[in-house]
Amino acid sequence: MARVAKNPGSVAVRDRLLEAADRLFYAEGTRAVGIDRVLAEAEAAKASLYSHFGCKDDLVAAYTERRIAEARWRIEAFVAPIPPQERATRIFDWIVAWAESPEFMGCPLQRMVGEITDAGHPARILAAGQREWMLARFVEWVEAAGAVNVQQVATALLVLFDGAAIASLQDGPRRARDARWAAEELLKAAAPGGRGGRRPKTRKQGR
Amino acid sequence: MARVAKNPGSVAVRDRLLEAADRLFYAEGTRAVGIDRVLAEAEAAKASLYSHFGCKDDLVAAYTERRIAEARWRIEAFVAPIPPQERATRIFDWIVAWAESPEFMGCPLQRMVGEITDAGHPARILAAGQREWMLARFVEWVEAAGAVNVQQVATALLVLFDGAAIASLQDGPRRARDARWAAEELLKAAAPGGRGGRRPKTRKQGR
DNA sequence: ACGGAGATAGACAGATCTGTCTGTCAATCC
DNA sequence: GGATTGACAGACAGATCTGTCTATCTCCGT
Repeated sequence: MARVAKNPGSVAVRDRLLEAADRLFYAEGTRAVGIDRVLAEAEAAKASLYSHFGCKDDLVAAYTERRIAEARWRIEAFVAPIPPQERATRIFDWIVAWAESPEFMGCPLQRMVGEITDAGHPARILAAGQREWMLARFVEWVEAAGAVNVQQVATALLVLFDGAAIASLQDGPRRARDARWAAEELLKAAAPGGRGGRRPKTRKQGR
Repeated sequence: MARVAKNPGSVAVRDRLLEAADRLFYAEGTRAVGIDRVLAEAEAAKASLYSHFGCKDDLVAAYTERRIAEARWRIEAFVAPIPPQERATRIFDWIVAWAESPEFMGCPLQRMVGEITDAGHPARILAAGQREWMLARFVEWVEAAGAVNVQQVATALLVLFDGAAIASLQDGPRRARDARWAAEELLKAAAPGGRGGRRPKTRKQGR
Protein backbone atom coordinates (compact mmCIF):
# COMPACT_ATOMS: atom_id res chain seq x y z
CA MET A 1 0.00 0.00 0.00
CA ALA A 2 1.02 3.57 -0.63
CA ARG A 3 3.68 2.70 -3.09
CA VAL A 4 6.08 5.35 -4.15
CA ALA A 5 6.55 6.51 -7.70
CA LYS A 6 7.32 3.56 -9.87
CA ASN A 7 9.85 5.26 -12.11
CA PRO A 8 12.22 7.81 -10.64
CA GLY A 9 11.32 11.39 -11.45
CA SER A 10 7.62 10.71 -11.77
CA VAL A 11 5.26 11.83 -9.07
CA ALA A 12 2.69 9.69 -7.33
CA VAL A 13 -0.57 9.63 -9.20
CA ARG A 14 -2.55 11.21 -6.39
CA ASP A 15 -0.30 14.24 -6.41
CA ARG A 16 -0.42 14.48 -10.17
CA LEU A 17 -4.18 14.44 -10.07
CA LEU A 18 -4.36 17.03 -7.35
CA GLU A 19 -1.91 19.30 -9.11
CA ALA A 20 -3.81 19.02 -12.37
CA ALA A 21 -7.10 19.71 -10.61
CA ASP A 22 -5.51 22.66 -8.87
CA ARG A 23 -4.33 24.26 -12.09
CA LEU A 24 -7.54 23.69 -14.01
CA PHE A 25 -10.03 24.42 -11.23
CA TYR A 26 -8.27 27.63 -10.32
CA ALA A 27 -7.90 28.80 -13.90
CA GLU A 28 -11.41 27.96 -15.11
CA GLY A 29 -13.58 27.09 -12.14
CA THR A 30 -14.58 23.77 -10.61
CA ARG A 31 -17.77 23.50 -12.57
CA ALA A 32 -16.33 24.42 -15.94
CA VAL A 33 -13.67 21.72 -15.75
CA GLY A 34 -14.77 18.12 -16.18
CA ILE A 35 -13.17 15.00 -14.83
CA ASP A 36 -11.80 14.09 -18.24
CA ARG A 37 -9.88 17.33 -18.48
CA VAL A 38 -8.25 16.65 -15.14
CA LEU A 39 -7.35 13.12 -16.21
CA ALA A 40 -5.77 14.30 -19.44
CA GLU A 41 -3.80 17.04 -17.67
CA ALA A 42 -2.60 14.57 -15.03
CA GLU A 43 -2.01 11.78 -17.55
CA ALA A 44 -3.84 9.48 -15.21
CA ALA A 45 -6.60 6.95 -15.48
CA LYS A 46 -10.15 7.49 -14.40
CA ALA A 47 -10.03 4.59 -11.97
CA SER A 48 -7.09 6.21 -10.22
CA LEU A 49 -9.04 9.36 -9.62
CA TYR A 50 -12.06 7.57 -8.27
CA SER A 51 -10.04 5.30 -6.04
CA HIS A 52 -8.09 8.19 -4.50
CA PHE A 53 -10.97 10.64 -4.29
CA GLY A 54 -14.40 9.11 -4.04
CA CYS A 55 -16.24 11.56 -6.26
CA LYS A 56 -15.78 14.89 -7.93
CA ASP A 57 -17.08 16.81 -4.96
CA ASP A 58 -14.40 15.25 -2.82
CA LEU A 59 -11.79 16.19 -5.39
CA VAL A 60 -13.04 19.75 -5.19
CA ALA A 61 -12.77 19.54 -1.42
CA ALA A 62 -9.21 18.22 -1.72
CA TYR A 63 -8.39 21.06 -4.08
CA THR A 64 -9.80 23.53 -1.57
CA GLU A 65 -7.85 21.96 1.26
CA ARG A 66 -4.67 22.18 -0.77
CA ARG A 67 -5.23 25.84 -1.58
CA ILE A 68 -5.88 26.59 2.08
CA ALA A 69 -2.72 24.80 3.22
CA GLU A 70 -0.70 26.61 0.59
CA ALA A 71 -2.13 29.99 1.56
CA ARG A 72 -1.31 29.40 5.20
CA TRP A 73 2.30 28.50 4.74
CA ARG A 74 2.83 31.20 2.16
CA ILE A 75 1.41 33.83 4.47
CA GLU A 76 3.32 32.51 7.46
CA ALA A 77 6.52 32.40 5.47
CA PHE A 78 6.00 35.93 4.22
CA VAL A 79 5.21 37.29 7.63
CA ALA A 80 7.89 35.46 9.58
CA PRO A 81 10.81 37.83 8.92
CA ILE A 82 8.64 40.92 9.44
CA PRO A 83 8.55 42.60 12.87
CA PRO A 84 5.19 41.71 14.44
CA GLN A 85 4.08 45.31 14.75
CA GLU A 86 4.39 45.81 10.99
CA ARG A 87 2.66 42.66 9.85
CA ALA A 88 -0.85 44.08 9.69
CA THR A 89 0.19 46.54 7.01
CA ARG A 90 2.88 44.54 5.28
CA ILE A 91 0.58 41.60 4.58
CA PHE A 92 -0.99 43.85 2.00
CA ASP A 93 2.32 43.89 0.15
CA TRP A 94 1.87 40.19 -0.18
CA ILE A 95 -1.60 40.64 -1.64
CA VAL A 96 -0.29 43.20 -4.09
CA ALA A 97 2.41 40.81 -5.28
CA TRP A 98 -0.16 38.05 -5.58
CA ALA A 99 -2.55 40.20 -7.59
CA GLU A 100 0.32 41.19 -9.86
CA SER A 101 1.34 37.62 -10.62
CA PRO A 102 0.36 36.61 -14.15
CA GLU A 103 -1.60 33.55 -13.14
CA PHE A 104 -3.70 35.48 -10.61
CA MET A 105 -7.35 34.59 -10.95
CA GLY A 106 -8.73 35.95 -7.72
CA CYS A 107 -9.08 34.15 -4.42
CA PRO A 108 -9.84 30.47 -5.06
CA LEU A 109 -12.02 30.28 -1.98
CA GLN A 110 -14.12 33.25 -2.94
CA ARG A 111 -14.66 31.81 -6.37
CA MET A 112 -15.50 28.39 -5.00
CA VAL A 113 -18.02 29.86 -2.57
CA GLY A 114 -19.55 31.80 -5.45
CA GLU A 115 -19.89 28.64 -7.51
CA ILE A 116 -20.99 26.15 -4.87
CA THR A 117 -24.23 27.28 -3.33
CA ASP A 118 -24.62 24.44 -0.87
CA ALA A 119 -23.11 25.65 2.40
CA GLY A 120 -22.89 22.03 3.56
CA HIS A 121 -20.53 21.02 0.78
CA PRO A 122 -17.24 19.68 2.21
CA ALA A 123 -15.28 22.38 0.40
CA ARG A 124 -17.49 25.05 1.95
CA ILE A 125 -16.86 23.69 5.43
CA LEU A 126 -13.13 23.89 4.83
CA ALA A 127 -13.43 27.42 3.50
CA ALA A 128 -15.32 28.50 6.61
CA GLY A 129 -12.42 27.27 8.70
CA GLN A 130 -9.99 29.32 6.66
CA ARG A 131 -12.07 32.42 7.32
CA GLU A 132 -11.58 31.96 11.03
CA TRP A 133 -7.87 31.37 10.61
CA MET A 134 -7.46 34.49 8.53
CA LEU A 135 -9.39 36.61 10.97
CA ALA A 136 -7.34 35.24 13.86
CA ARG A 137 -4.17 36.29 12.03
CA PHE A 138 -5.45 39.81 11.54
CA VAL A 139 -6.41 40.07 15.20
CA GLU A 140 -2.91 38.91 16.10
CA TRP A 141 -1.23 41.39 13.78
CA VAL A 142 -3.42 44.32 14.72
CA GLU A 143 -2.81 43.63 18.37
CA ALA A 144 0.94 43.47 17.75
CA ALA A 145 0.69 46.78 15.92
CA GLY A 146 -0.47 48.30 19.18
CA ALA A 147 -3.70 49.59 17.72
CA VAL A 148 -6.75 50.39 19.74
CA ASN A 149 -10.08 48.74 19.00
CA VAL A 150 -8.37 45.57 17.88
CA GLN A 151 -11.39 43.49 16.89
CA GLN A 152 -12.98 46.21 14.82
CA VAL A 153 -9.77 47.08 13.02
CA ALA A 154 -9.01 43.42 12.38
CA THR A 155 -12.36 42.72 10.76
CA ALA A 156 -12.01 45.90 8.72
CA LEU A 157 -8.66 44.67 7.40
CA LEU A 158 -10.20 41.29 6.65
CA VAL A 159 -12.86 42.97 4.54
CA LEU A 160 -10.18 45.00 2.79
CA PHE A 161 -8.28 41.81 2.15
CA ASP A 162 -11.35 40.24 0.55
CA GLY A 163 -12.06 43.36 -1.44
CA ALA A 164 -8.49 43.47 -2.71
CA ALA A 165 -8.80 39.96 -4.12
CA ILE A 166 -12.14 40.30 -5.87
CA ALA A 167 -11.57 43.87 -7.06
CA SER A 168 -8.16 42.96 -8.45
CA LEU A 169 -9.77 40.17 -10.41
CA GLN A 170 -12.07 42.70 -12.01
CA ASP A 171 -9.96 45.85 -12.26
CA GLY A 172 -6.41 44.60 -12.02
CA PRO A 173 -3.77 44.78 -9.27
CA ARG A 174 -4.20 48.50 -8.74
CA ARG A 175 -7.09 47.61 -6.47
CA ALA A 176 -4.80 45.61 -4.23
CA ARG A 177 -2.66 48.74 -3.92
CA ASP A 178 -5.77 50.75 -3.11
CA ALA A 179 -6.57 48.26 -0.37
CA ARG A 180 -3.06 48.60 0.99
CA TRP A 181 -3.41 52.36 1.16
CA ALA A 182 -6.71 52.01 3.00
CA ALA A 183 -5.20 49.53 5.44
CA GLU A 184 -2.38 51.94 6.23
CA GLU A 185 -4.85 54.74 6.83
CA LEU A 186 -6.97 52.63 9.13
CA LEU A 187 -3.98 51.57 11.18
CA LYS A 188 -2.73 55.12 11.43
CA ALA A 189 -6.14 56.19 12.64
CA ALA A 190 -6.17 53.34 15.16
CA ALA A 191 -2.76 54.23 16.60
CA PRO A 192 -3.03 54.85 20.34
CA GLY A 193 -3.32 58.58 20.97
CA GLY A 194 -4.49 58.99 17.40
CA ARG A 195 -7.93 59.95 16.31
CA GLY A 196 -9.03 56.34 16.81
CA GLY A 197 -11.59 54.59 18.97
CA ARG A 198 -11.63 53.15 22.43
CA ARG A 199 -8.71 51.85 24.41
CA PRO A 200 -9.64 48.46 25.91
CA LYS A 201 -7.01 45.96 24.94
CA THR A 202 -9.36 43.07 24.30
CA ARG A 203 -13.07 43.39 23.99
CA LYS A 204 -15.60 40.77 23.15
CA GLN A 205 -17.68 42.22 20.39
CA GLY A 206 -18.35 39.27 18.16
CA ARG A 207 -16.09 37.99 15.48
CA MET B 1 -44.08 42.13 -33.75
CA ALA B 2 -43.69 42.82 -30.07
CA ARG B 3 -47.19 41.83 -29.21
CA VAL B 4 -48.46 42.53 -25.73
CA ALA B 5 -49.58 39.86 -23.32
CA LYS B 6 -52.41 37.91 -24.86
CA ASN B 7 -54.42 37.38 -21.71
CA PRO B 8 -54.67 40.19 -19.16
CA GLY B 9 -52.65 39.68 -16.02
CA SER B 10 -50.01 37.61 -17.73
CA VAL B 11 -46.61 39.07 -18.48
CA ALA B 12 -44.89 38.99 -21.83
CA VAL B 13 -42.90 35.84 -22.29
CA ARG B 14 -39.57 37.64 -22.61
CA ASP B 15 -40.04 39.23 -19.21
CA ARG B 16 -41.11 35.96 -17.67
CA LEU B 17 -38.01 34.27 -19.02
CA LEU B 18 -35.75 37.02 -17.79
CA GLU B 19 -37.31 37.04 -14.36
CA ALA B 20 -36.99 33.29 -14.06
CA ALA B 21 -33.39 33.41 -15.21
CA ASP B 22 -32.72 36.18 -12.74
CA ARG B 23 -34.06 34.24 -9.78
CA LEU B 24 -32.36 30.98 -10.67
CA PHE B 25 -29.03 32.37 -11.87
CA TYR B 26 -28.66 34.56 -8.82
CA ALA B 27 -29.64 31.84 -6.40
CA GLU B 28 -27.60 29.00 -7.87
CA GLY B 29 -25.21 30.39 -10.45
CA THR B 30 -25.41 30.67 -14.21
CA ARG B 31 -23.60 27.42 -14.80
CA ALA B 32 -25.51 25.34 -12.30
CA VAL B 33 -28.86 26.26 -13.82
CA GLY B 34 -29.79 24.71 -17.15
CA ILE B 35 -32.06 26.06 -19.83
CA ASP B 36 -34.77 23.59 -18.92
CA ARG B 37 -34.93 24.86 -15.35
CA VAL B 38 -35.43 28.39 -16.64
CA LEU B 39 -38.15 27.25 -19.02
CA ALA B 40 -40.01 25.40 -16.29
CA GLU B 41 -39.76 28.36 -13.89
CA ALA B 42 -40.95 30.76 -16.59
CA GLU B 43 -43.60 28.35 -17.91
CA ALA B 44 -42.35 29.11 -21.39
CA ALA B 45 -41.36 27.12 -24.43
CA LYS B 46 -37.83 26.49 -25.51
CA ALA B 47 -38.41 28.14 -28.88
CA SER B 48 -39.47 31.32 -27.11
CA LEU B 49 -36.22 31.48 -25.23
CA TYR B 50 -34.09 30.92 -28.29
CA SER B 51 -36.01 33.40 -30.38
CA HIS B 52 -35.77 36.18 -27.78
CA PHE B 53 -32.21 35.44 -26.70
CA GLY B 54 -30.04 33.75 -29.25
CA CYS B 55 -28.16 31.41 -26.96
CA LYS B 56 -27.60 30.79 -23.29
CA ASP B 57 -24.62 33.12 -23.13
CA ASP B 58 -26.81 35.93 -24.36
CA LEU B 59 -29.39 35.10 -21.74
CA VAL B 60 -26.66 35.34 -19.14
CA ALA B 61 -25.68 38.69 -20.60
CA ALA B 62 -29.30 39.86 -20.44
CA TYR B 63 -29.48 38.71 -16.83
CA THR B 64 -26.31 40.68 -16.07
CA GLU B 65 -27.67 43.75 -17.81
CA ARG B 66 -30.86 43.51 -15.81
CA ARG B 67 -28.97 43.22 -12.54
CA ILE B 68 -26.84 46.22 -13.43
CA ALA B 69 -29.86 48.35 -14.32
CA GLU B 70 -31.57 47.34 -11.10
CA ALA B 71 -28.49 48.14 -9.03
CA ARG B 72 -28.19 51.56 -10.58
CA TRP B 73 -31.72 52.70 -9.96
CA ARG B 74 -31.77 51.19 -6.50
CA ILE B 75 -28.59 53.01 -5.54
CA GLU B 76 -29.73 56.23 -7.12
CA ALA B 77 -33.09 55.99 -5.39
CA PHE B 78 -31.45 55.31 -2.05
CA VAL B 79 -29.00 58.14 -2.40
CA ALA B 80 -31.37 60.76 -3.78
CA PRO B 81 -32.87 61.96 -0.47
CA ILE B 82 -29.49 61.97 1.27
CA PRO B 83 -27.45 65.19 1.43
CA PRO B 84 -24.58 64.82 -1.05
CA GLN B 85 -21.88 65.24 1.56
CA GLU B 86 -23.21 62.21 3.49
CA ARG B 87 -23.65 59.85 0.57
CA ALA B 88 -20.18 58.33 0.67
CA THR B 89 -20.80 56.93 4.13
CA ARG B 90 -24.51 56.33 3.95
CA ILE B 91 -24.24 54.13 0.87
CA PHE B 92 -22.80 51.55 3.23
CA ASP B 93 -26.12 51.53 5.06
CA TRP B 94 -27.59 50.36 1.82
CA ILE B 95 -25.05 47.55 1.57
CA VAL B 96 -25.76 46.51 5.14
CA ALA B 97 -29.48 46.31 4.41
CA TRP B 98 -28.77 44.35 1.25
CA ALA B 99 -26.51 41.87 3.02
CA GLU B 100 -29.17 41.43 5.70
CA SER B 101 -31.93 40.61 3.23
CA PRO B 102 -32.81 36.91 3.30
CA GLU B 103 -32.30 36.31 -0.39
CA PHE B 104 -28.82 37.88 -0.35
CA MET B 105 -26.38 35.70 -2.24
CA GLY B 106 -23.52 38.12 -2.72
CA CYS B 107 -22.92 40.50 -5.59
CA PRO B 108 -24.25 38.90 -8.80
CA LEU B 109 -21.49 40.52 -10.84
CA GLN B 110 -18.73 39.25 -8.63
CA ARG B 111 -20.13 35.75 -8.80
CA MET B 112 -20.58 35.94 -12.55
CA VAL B 113 -17.00 37.13 -13.02
CA GLY B 114 -15.83 34.28 -10.83
CA GLU B 115 -17.74 31.77 -12.92
CA ILE B 116 -17.10 33.10 -16.40
CA THR B 117 -13.39 33.13 -17.10
CA ASP B 118 -13.56 34.57 -20.58
CA ALA B 119 -13.11 38.32 -20.23
CA GLY B 120 -14.57 38.77 -23.70
CA HIS B 121 -17.91 37.26 -22.75
CA PRO B 122 -20.73 39.79 -23.32
CA ALA B 123 -21.70 39.63 -19.66
CA ARG B 124 -18.11 40.42 -18.67
CA ILE B 125 -18.07 43.49 -20.90
CA LEU B 126 -21.24 44.74 -19.24
CA ALA B 127 -19.81 44.10 -15.81
CA ALA B 128 -16.69 46.10 -16.66
CA GLY B 129 -18.92 49.05 -17.50
CA GLN B 130 -20.64 48.79 -14.15
CA ARG B 131 -17.27 48.95 -12.42
CA GLU B 132 -16.62 52.30 -14.01
CA TRP B 133 -20.06 53.55 -13.10
CA MET B 134 -19.64 52.51 -9.49
CA LEU B 135 -16.23 54.11 -9.21
CA ALA B 136 -17.58 57.31 -10.75
CA ARG B 137 -20.30 57.40 -8.08
CA PHE B 138 -17.79 57.01 -5.30
CA VAL B 139 -15.63 59.78 -6.73
CA GLU B 140 -18.71 61.98 -6.86
CA TRP B 141 -19.73 61.20 -3.29
CA VAL B 142 -16.24 61.52 -1.85
CA GLU B 143 -15.81 64.84 -3.58
CA ALA B 144 -19.16 66.03 -2.21
CA ALA B 145 -18.04 64.95 1.24
CA GLY B 146 -15.26 67.49 0.95
CA ALA B 147 -12.52 64.96 1.51
CA VAL B 148 -8.94 65.41 0.43
CA ASN B 149 -7.25 62.92 -1.87
CA VAL B 150 -10.52 62.18 -3.62
CA GLN B 151 -9.38 59.52 -6.09
CA GLN B 152 -7.53 57.49 -3.52
CA VAL B 153 -10.35 57.60 -1.00
CA ALA B 154 -12.90 56.74 -3.68
CA THR B 155 -11.05 53.63 -4.85
CA ALA B 156 -10.56 52.61 -1.23
CA LEU B 157 -14.30 52.82 -0.67
CA LEU B 158 -14.89 50.84 -3.84
CA VAL B 159 -12.65 48.06 -2.53
CA LEU B 160 -14.49 48.18 0.80
CA PHE B 161 -17.75 47.94 -1.09
CA ASP B 162 -16.54 44.83 -2.91
CA GLY B 163 -15.18 43.35 0.27
CA ALA B 164 -18.47 43.94 2.05
CA ALA B 165 -20.33 41.93 -0.58
CA ILE B 166 -18.06 38.91 -0.78
CA ALA B 167 -17.26 38.80 2.92
CA SER B 168 -20.94 39.01 3.82
CA LEU B 169 -21.59 36.05 1.56
CA GLN B 170 -19.07 34.06 3.55
CA ASP B 171 -19.43 35.39 7.09
CA GLY B 172 -22.83 37.03 7.14
CA PRO B 173 -23.95 40.67 7.19
CA ARG B 174 -21.67 41.60 10.08
CA ARG B 175 -18.96 42.07 7.47
CA ALA B 176 -21.00 44.73 5.73
CA ARG B 177 -21.19 46.55 9.04
CA ASP B 178 -17.44 46.17 9.42
CA ALA B 179 -17.01 47.73 6.00
CA ARG B 180 -19.25 50.60 7.01
CA TRP B 181 -17.15 51.27 10.08
CA ALA B 182 -13.99 51.26 7.97
CA ALA B 183 -15.53 53.63 5.44
CA GLU B 184 -16.44 56.05 8.20
CA GLU B 185 -12.91 55.93 9.57
CA LEU B 186 -11.38 56.56 6.18
CA LEU B 187 -13.61 59.53 5.53
CA LYS B 188 -12.88 60.97 8.95
CA ALA B 189 -9.18 60.62 8.24
CA ALA B 190 -9.64 62.27 4.86
CA ALA B 191 -11.49 65.26 6.26
CA PRO B 192 -9.67 68.48 5.35
CA GLY B 193 -7.49 69.56 8.25
CA GLY B 194 -7.57 65.99 9.52
CA ARG B 195 -4.67 63.59 9.55
CA GLY B 196 -5.36 62.90 5.87
CA GLY B 197 -3.32 63.25 2.69
CA ARG B 198 -2.79 66.00 0.18
CA ARG B 199 -5.10 68.83 -0.70
CA PRO B 200 -5.36 69.07 -4.49
CA LYS B 201 -9.00 68.99 -5.45
CA THR B 202 -8.60 66.77 -8.48
CA ARG B 203 -5.53 64.83 -9.30
CA LYS B 204 -4.93 62.44 -12.12
CA GLN B 205 -3.55 59.33 -10.55
CA GLY B 206 -5.14 56.60 -12.55
CA ARG B 207 -8.53 55.10 -11.93
C1' DA C 1 9.08 -17.00 -9.38
C1' DC C 2 4.77 -15.68 -8.02
C1' DG C 3 0.93 -13.15 -6.13
C1' DG C 4 -1.02 -8.91 -5.16
C1' DA C 5 -1.45 -4.00 -5.25
C1' DG C 6 -1.75 -0.11 -7.90
C1' DA C 7 -1.82 1.96 -12.29
C1' DT C 8 -3.57 2.35 -17.20
C1' DA C 9 -6.83 2.34 -21.05
C1' DG C 10 -11.08 2.68 -22.40
C1' DA C 11 -15.86 0.88 -23.07
C1' DC C 12 -20.18 1.71 -21.14
C1' DA C 13 -24.46 3.37 -18.78
C1' DG C 14 -27.19 6.99 -17.51
C1' DA C 15 -28.00 11.60 -16.82
C1' DT C 16 -27.97 16.29 -18.38
C1' DC C 17 -27.36 20.14 -21.28
C1' DT C 18 -27.60 23.10 -25.42
C1' DG C 19 -29.67 23.99 -29.50
C1' DT C 20 -32.79 22.68 -33.64
C1' DC C 21 -36.86 21.50 -35.63
C1' DT C 22 -41.72 20.15 -36.43
C1' DG C 23 -46.40 20.74 -35.61
C1' DT C 24 -50.30 23.03 -33.33
C1' DC C 25 -52.94 26.77 -31.57
C1' DA C 26 -54.57 31.46 -30.64
C1' DA C 27 -54.56 36.20 -31.51
C1' DT C 28 -53.98 40.01 -34.57
C1' DC C 29 -53.70 42.55 -38.97
C1' DC C 30 -55.11 43.72 -43.59
C1' DG D 1 -61.76 35.84 -43.27
C1' DG D 2 -57.54 34.40 -44.63
C1' DA D 3 -52.67 35.16 -43.80
C1' DT D 4 -49.24 36.16 -40.54
C1' DT D 5 -47.09 36.14 -36.19
C1' DG D 6 -45.85 34.66 -31.66
C1' DA D 7 -46.17 31.30 -28.37
C1' DC D 8 -46.46 26.44 -26.83
C1' DA D 9 -45.24 21.49 -26.51
C1' DG D 10 -42.04 18.34 -27.03
C1' DA D 11 -39.24 15.17 -29.90
C1' DC D 12 -34.69 14.88 -31.35
C1' DA D 13 -29.64 15.21 -32.23
C1' DG D 14 -25.25 15.69 -30.51
C1' DA D 15 -22.20 16.73 -27.07
C1' DT D 16 -20.58 16.29 -22.43
C1' DC D 17 -20.30 14.81 -17.83
C1' DT D 18 -20.10 11.64 -13.82
C1' DG D 19 -19.31 7.31 -12.27
C1' DT D 20 -18.72 2.02 -12.93
C1' DC D 21 -16.55 -1.76 -14.63
C1' DT D 22 -13.46 -4.89 -17.15
C1' DA D 23 -9.11 -6.15 -18.84
C1' DT D 24 -4.29 -5.57 -19.00
C1' DC D 25 0.24 -4.26 -17.39
C1' DT D 26 3.98 -3.32 -14.22
C1' DC D 27 6.13 -2.97 -10.31
C1' DC D 28 7.32 -4.84 -5.51
C1' DG D 29 7.82 -7.95 -1.56
C1' DT D 30 8.30 -12.48 -0.26
